[in-house]
Amino acid sequence: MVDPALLLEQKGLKVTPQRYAILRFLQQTEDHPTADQLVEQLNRNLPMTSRATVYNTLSTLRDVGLVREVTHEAGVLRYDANIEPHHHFICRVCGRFDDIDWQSFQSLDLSPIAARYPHIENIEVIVRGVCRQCQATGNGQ
Amino acid sequence: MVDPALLLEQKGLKVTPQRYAILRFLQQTEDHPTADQLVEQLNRNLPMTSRATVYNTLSTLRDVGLVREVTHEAGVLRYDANIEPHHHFICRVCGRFDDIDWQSFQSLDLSPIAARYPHIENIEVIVRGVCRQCQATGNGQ
DNA sequence: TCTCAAATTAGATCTATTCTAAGCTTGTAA
DNA sequence: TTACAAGCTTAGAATAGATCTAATTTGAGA
Ligand SMILES: [Mn+2]
Ligand SMILES: [Mn+2]
Ligand SMILES: [Zn+2]
Ligand SMILES: [Zn+2]
Repeated sequence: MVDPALLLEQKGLKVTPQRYAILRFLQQTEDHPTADQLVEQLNRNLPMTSRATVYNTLSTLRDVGLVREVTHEAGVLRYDANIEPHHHFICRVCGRFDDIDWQSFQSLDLSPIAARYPHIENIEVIVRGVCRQCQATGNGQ
Repeated sequence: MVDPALLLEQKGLKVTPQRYAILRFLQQTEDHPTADQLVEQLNRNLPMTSRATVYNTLSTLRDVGLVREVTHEAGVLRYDANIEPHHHFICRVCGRFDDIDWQSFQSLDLSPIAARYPHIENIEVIVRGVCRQCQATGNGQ
């Protein structure tokens, strides 16, 4: 876990309480929260961050590459402080949204599309299914 | 190209001019249009389909499995009548959104995640980069 | 401490999508 | 042919996430 203040400084951004809290929250969560979930969770105890600032800050952090936007569900924009290449699993039943290590799909071979797409910048595998918990409880089968 | 009317009947849906036109358009396009693009293109010559009907019909077709929603860009929901498993390429510069054959990533091996996710329903690889045209013209480098 | 560009804010606005309630079409049966 | 019901289409209203605006506050450097 890198100090959020350090990361912000490295990008030439002022370290404000709001930015610090938003980046730290994203670093610490296993989840991929939406802007609205961030507003709610950050202000749960001590309200100090407006909705506008959450949106502004997320855009700023995205622009400098400290977070990425993840958009694999209709109308839902999620944020991810894991900026290393990795993949995702999405549960059809509960919406659970997990990271999958890059290593897991090392086997993925790009040579079949290299001629058609010589300028690839990023690859991501989306795995959809039912998570262990939802399968155990049998909801939504 | 399967007759849209036949597909609609098979799913127990009434064949209306609007449904026929929407499904046929999606079958014939190489693109992955949004609801709004569909409204605009379907009504370009002969206006006969309201915005509400386009949204209703897309939801209906999605529910019966004749089209799928594709959501890999912030705030943009696209529709795809190619319901066979396949992958996608998205151009960062022009937004071009191509199909990539399932065959292209045959090499993809799921065994590393099989223990953690025993109930996988769908897999998709998203490839992002710059398409040949955008690279040639040098826009947005 | 003072200054001022940058950051934050509440609330207005925008926009894609969904909802509502009325009208239309089609198939069926009297 | 007429009556009815079910399903489809429609315009416009409502909703909600995101963005914009303009005023206020903050904080890093002089
Ligand atoms: Mn992630
Ligand atoms: Mn496709
Ligand atoms: Zn689940
Ligand atoms: Zn392009």
